[in-house]
Amino acid sequence: MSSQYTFTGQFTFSIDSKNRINIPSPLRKQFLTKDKKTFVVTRGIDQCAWIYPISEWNFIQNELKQLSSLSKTNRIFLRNHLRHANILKFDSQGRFVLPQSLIDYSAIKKDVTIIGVLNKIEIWNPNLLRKIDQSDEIDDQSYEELSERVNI
Amino acid sequence: MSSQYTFTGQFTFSIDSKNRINIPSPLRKQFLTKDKKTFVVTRGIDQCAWIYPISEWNFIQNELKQLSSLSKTNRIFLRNHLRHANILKFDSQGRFVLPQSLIDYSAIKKDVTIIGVLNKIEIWNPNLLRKIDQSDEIDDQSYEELSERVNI
DNA sequence: TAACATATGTGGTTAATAGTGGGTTAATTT
DNA sequence: AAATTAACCCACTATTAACCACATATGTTA
Repeated sequence: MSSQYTFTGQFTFSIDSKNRINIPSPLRKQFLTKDKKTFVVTRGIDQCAWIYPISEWNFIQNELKQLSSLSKTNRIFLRNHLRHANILKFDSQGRFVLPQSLIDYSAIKKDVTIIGVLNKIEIWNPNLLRKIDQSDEIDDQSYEELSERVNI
Repeated sequence: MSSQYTFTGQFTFSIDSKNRINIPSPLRKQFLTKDKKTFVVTRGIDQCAWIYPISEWNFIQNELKQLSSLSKTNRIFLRNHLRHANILKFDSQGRFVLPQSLIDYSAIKKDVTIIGVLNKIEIWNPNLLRKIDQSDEIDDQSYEELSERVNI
């Protein structure tokens, strides 16, 4: 079964003195009641934090459960993916505290840019995102490859 | 039936003068009442200690019974896995004493890093984990193979 | 268009919890 | 019997999470 979430849009908020970040209301409203305001924050593959609603994360986790720890590659992969994953809830005001390790990893200072990317939400240092934006142009070859798999 | 546990996250605590280690509360809270705070600590395949809730361990034991002792690899694996397994409970403060043999095996001094890896919890010497972290990069070939099995 | 009501982003305070340290008694072991 | 280990209890401190408050923005109704 594919994702039930379709996050989109971009927002720039600030992180407060207690490391709390507000989830933009348009994104927060999408949260299904079954998920009970619960989600997972973890390291993104790029230098940002990823947020998955808990049901989305459970889907990923079930895939990971298939991997045997007898394989060294599997062990490394599992460890590095799971240890940065924090299960959190947002508070009555719609905020959550971003763990220090993820603040460090994504080099977040005062402002954060929050963007919706289908089944996940990304948290960025605005400056980093801008830099990536300029350098990470997708070349034509890659677009060709993509076109064989995705029809937009 | 697959695992009922989904441990995640990373925590750095200290081991006290009585060799007690605190199980981080987010992980401890996951323990099912049927397991009655009981778990098994044993040698990890890497240089760390592994903790399985008792019901998980029973499940694993059944898997191990499938392995024939005619194979030398199997014999060695079974021996090393079973002889270092200690059945323990955590106390009313949520701590347990790590057996000396495992402290030695994982080269634990003052601080320990505790990480959740789905159905088990790993106890590391922080320095060793950091070293492993850097040296055990997964090569592209392995990632390719993984991608055929896991879809994240 | 003005007045009102609602929602949203942000800030601070208090109460509960978590991690850590140590001590006392009971149970084993030597 | 002495010594070591394990279970249990109490206590301190720092961090965290629940709570309350408010101002700005947004939307609605008269």
